[in-house]
Amino acid sequence: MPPLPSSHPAPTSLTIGETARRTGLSVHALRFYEREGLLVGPVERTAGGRRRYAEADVDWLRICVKLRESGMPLADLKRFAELVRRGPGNEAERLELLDAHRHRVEAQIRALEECRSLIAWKVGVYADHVARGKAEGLWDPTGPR
Amino acid sequence: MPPLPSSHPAPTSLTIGETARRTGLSVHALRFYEREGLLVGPVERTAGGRRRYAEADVDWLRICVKLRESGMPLADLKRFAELVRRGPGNEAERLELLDAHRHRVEAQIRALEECRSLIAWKVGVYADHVARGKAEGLWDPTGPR
DNA sequence: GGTTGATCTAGAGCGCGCTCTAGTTCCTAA
DNA sequence: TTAGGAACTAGAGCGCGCTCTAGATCAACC
Repeated sequence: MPPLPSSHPAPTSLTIGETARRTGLSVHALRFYEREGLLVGPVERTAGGRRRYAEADVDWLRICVKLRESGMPLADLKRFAELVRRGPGNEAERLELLDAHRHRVEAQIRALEECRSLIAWKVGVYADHVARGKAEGLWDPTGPR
Repeated sequence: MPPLPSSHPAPTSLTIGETARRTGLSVHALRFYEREGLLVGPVERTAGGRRRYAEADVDWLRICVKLRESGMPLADLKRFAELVRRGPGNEAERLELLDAHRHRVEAQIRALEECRSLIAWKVGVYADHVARGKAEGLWDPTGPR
């Protein structure tokens, strides 16, 4: 995937606050992810001990955010990070992990679409009743509630 | 054991275990939902104090399951149950609640589809590398990890 | 009557994914 | 030089949605 257009000209060294803003994660979450071993490499530090994130870290974090959004558990994200950290030679494993997740995402989409149909139908029923100003039938146990 | 479903000859009275089987919820969850006020009506009891669910309860619970699956929080489900319990006259409120949820579901579907694209792309990259038996480029920080 | 299994209540516990606190240190700007 | 904000660590806390436990009762069957 092409790198996302950045409004900033690649400073190559970001504070945790800037990284938070760019990834949408909180600074707390960033430190938490690091502690949990969810990052691929160790984060650089300044002489004073402050974290310095590289662009590559932001790229990885953005992928993490997407995977999390789609419901990948932190444990899987950690496994993936470990595989990447270990370097070449385990591409098949990474593939398997991602592909399994893709299947889960697709199942989730199908489930949501089904829910959407149910909701759309019920919304239609209510809209109808509201428009007609009458609600007869809404209490029929075999009908919509 | 009461007659099995399929050709619903109106059992009109299900144990909590049967209701669990029919809705996919656990018996624990069923009691929990009841305590939380997520049901529309009070559940009947036998002389001995056991719950007896009606078909209408199962219908409602199945709707609950769908709404939960699509991410509706229990608090909203409770609000909805309260509106239904109060009877006719608040259809507009019910409509609003459902419609808001529908919008959330649609946003969620769009987000998931975006994630799916990302994953599919990465799966493609890895499949390619695995197929070629080589992994050059995987460590380029500007490339896929 | 006795055994077995389903159900009952009240309430504690848990897994996940952060979020927040306390107390301290670092850095920048005036 | 000093004030203020941002960042640091370790660890506690939390919101959600169940899940499980303990100890008792109920119900069906041999």
